[in-house]
Amino acid sequence: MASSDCKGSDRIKRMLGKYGLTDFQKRVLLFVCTIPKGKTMSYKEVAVAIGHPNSYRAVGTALKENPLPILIPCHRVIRADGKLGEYSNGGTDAKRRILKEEGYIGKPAA
DNA sequence: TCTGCGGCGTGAG
DNA sequence: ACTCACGCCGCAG
Repeated sequence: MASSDCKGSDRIKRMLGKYGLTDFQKRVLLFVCTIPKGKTMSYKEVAVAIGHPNSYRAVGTALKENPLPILIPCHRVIRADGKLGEYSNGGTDAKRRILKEEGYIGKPAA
């Protein structure tokens, strides 16, 4: 079951609606919430997945405004270059550390 | 190979 | 109502 990663994405939906977020935000956060452990996706990939292939920039902004950093693994979202990018919940070092813990080996820092 | 710029969506000034 | 900045990406020079 895919819900193993995010114990009840439906619950997330409810919370997002309560936070008064926009559809764009909800789609991004919800999609990121469904990313399996040990896997990473680029902002571009997420943008395309939600139907906004050119709004990768807005995707980053959406994750930045992430109201549920615990339920939503925004750290699994990295740049298209393979770099980690920024992380408002601890910094790039924390992001890389978490990914490493999940089994993802970040590319050699450039 | 590296640098600079435009563009998407949202929040704040 | 308008402008600017941001956890980015792709392209042109």
